[in-house]
Amino acid sequence: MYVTHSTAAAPAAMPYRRNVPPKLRATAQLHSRHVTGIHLFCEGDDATFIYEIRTGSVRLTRVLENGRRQVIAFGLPGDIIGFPDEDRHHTNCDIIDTADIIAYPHRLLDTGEVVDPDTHQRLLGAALREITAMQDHFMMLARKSAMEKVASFLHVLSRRTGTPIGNCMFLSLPMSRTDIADFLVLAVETVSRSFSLLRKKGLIAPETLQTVLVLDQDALVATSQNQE
Amino acid sequence: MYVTHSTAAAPAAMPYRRNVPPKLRATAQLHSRHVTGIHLFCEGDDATFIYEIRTGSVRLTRVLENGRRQVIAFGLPGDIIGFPDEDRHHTNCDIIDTADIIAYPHRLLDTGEVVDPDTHQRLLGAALREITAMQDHFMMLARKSAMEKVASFLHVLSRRTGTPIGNCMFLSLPMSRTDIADFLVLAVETVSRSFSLLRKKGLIAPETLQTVLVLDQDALVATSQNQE
DNA sequence: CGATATTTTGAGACCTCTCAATGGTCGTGG
DNA sequence: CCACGACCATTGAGAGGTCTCAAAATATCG
Repeated sequence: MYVTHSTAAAPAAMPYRRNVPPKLRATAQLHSRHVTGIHLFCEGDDATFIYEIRTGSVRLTRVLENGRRQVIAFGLPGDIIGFPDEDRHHTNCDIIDTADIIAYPHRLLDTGEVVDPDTHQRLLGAALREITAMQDHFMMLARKSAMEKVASFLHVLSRRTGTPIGNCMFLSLPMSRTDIADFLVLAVETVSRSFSLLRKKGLIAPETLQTVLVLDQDALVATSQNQE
Repeated sequence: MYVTHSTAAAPAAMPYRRNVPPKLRATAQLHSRHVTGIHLFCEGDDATFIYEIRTGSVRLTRVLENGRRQVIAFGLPGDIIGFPDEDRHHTNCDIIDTADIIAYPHRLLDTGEVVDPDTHQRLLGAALREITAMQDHFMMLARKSAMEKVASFLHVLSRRTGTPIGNCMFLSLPMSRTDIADFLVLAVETVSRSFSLLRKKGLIAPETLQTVLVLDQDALVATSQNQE
C-alpha cells in the first residue's frame, strides 16, 4: 500500500509535444539519435516502446496537481527506461544531452509468443531492478541531509559517467541546478549552497556550470554517508 | 539514474528468522495463513515466491547502514508483493495482521515456457504497476507536509480497508505509530501530533490505539491536499 | 555588448526533529 | 481483582536544517 491518490494520466492537457517514432514490426529494434530538448515521451502517452539509453542522457519527470515538478530519475547510458503501466507512460521524458537510444516494442516485455527470449529477459530483469532501484533511491532521499544528498549525487554520477584525469575525476552535468534540486527534493538555493561548500572544502572544483572536477573522491563518499 | 550506493544484500547477518514455505512444483500455488509477527521473507533471501495478500496485512521494510529502518510499504488485501531482483528479495516482510496469502513460484513471472499465461500476465502487470506506485508514493512523500502525509495515509487506508458505519468510516490500524512514522518519513512524535490535531479538528475519532473512526472524509481529503 | 536566464549569496521564518517527561495500555503475577 | 512493570503513545520545550523571499553575481545568447 502506498499513500497516493493514483494520478490518473490525463492525456488531454499535455503541454508536451509528442515525438513518437514511426511504427515498427513487433520484433524490430529502432536505433536513433535524439538531440537535446526533444521530448521522447509524455505522461499519459501510449507506451509503444521501451527505451535503452546508449549514449547521452535523459530526464524523467512528473508534474503534481499544484504544478510543482518532480524529477523521478535521470537516464544514463546503460539505463532502460519507460516501463509502461496499463500500456501507458507515467512520466515525461526529455533528452537533456544528445542521446543514442534503442527503442524496443513494449510487447517484447509482455508475454504471449516470446519472439526474442534474450531481450525479453533483459527487459524483465530491468523492470524488476527498477523496483529495487526506486526503493534504494527512496531510502536515500528519506534519510539524508542536503549535503549528503548532493555528495551522493556527485559520487554516483562520477562513478557512472566520470572521466579520470590524473587523480581527479571529470564529470559533466547535463542537467540544470533546478533539475538536481527537483531530483533530490531540495530547493535550488540549497543545492547551490551545498556545491559552494563542497568547493570551499576542496572536494570539488567546478570548471563551468555544466562541468565539475572531483578532487577528492574518498572525502566525497565520506560526506555522502556521514554527518560532517 | 538513482542516487544510491546499491545496497548489496548481505545474507550473512540476518537478524530475521526465516519462514520459507516448503518447496512446490513450479506451477503450483500455495494458499496459507500466517499469524501476526511471522517473517514472510527477509532482505537477501532467495526469492522463491511472489506473494499475493488475500486478507490481513504485512509490512515491507529495509534497514540502512546506520541502523535506521524504513517502511517501504504496507501490503493489504489485493496487493502483490515480494518481486525479486537478481532472484533475491530486497526487503523484509513481516505479518502485522494475520493474513491469508497465496505464494506463486517466482518463475511464473520469468519467461521460458509459460505454463500459466494468465497468472504470468497478472504478475507482470503487478510488477509494472509497482514501479508507478512507488513513483506516486515518492512524489507524495517529497512534497507534502507532515499533516498532509498523515491525512493522506488515513484516507488511503480508509478507501482500501475501511468499513462504513453510518456516515463514518471505521478503520483498523494494524501498524504501530512508529511503523506509520517510518513509512511517512516522519518522527513518531510528529505523527502523534498530527493525529491529535485531526482529532481536535473533529475529522477523526480514535476509538482505541489500533482503530479510528473517520468522521469527515471530505475534510480529510482536503487536508491531505491543501496546506491548511 | 546589452538583455535575459540561471546561479549564487544573504537574512529571516517555519516546520519538523530531538530530548524529556507524562500518560495510557496491556500482560503478568500476586 | 488489583498492582506492578514494560512498552507504546502523547504532550511539551527548545534547537536546527531547510525553505522562502530578496538581491547580487555570473553565464548565455542574440
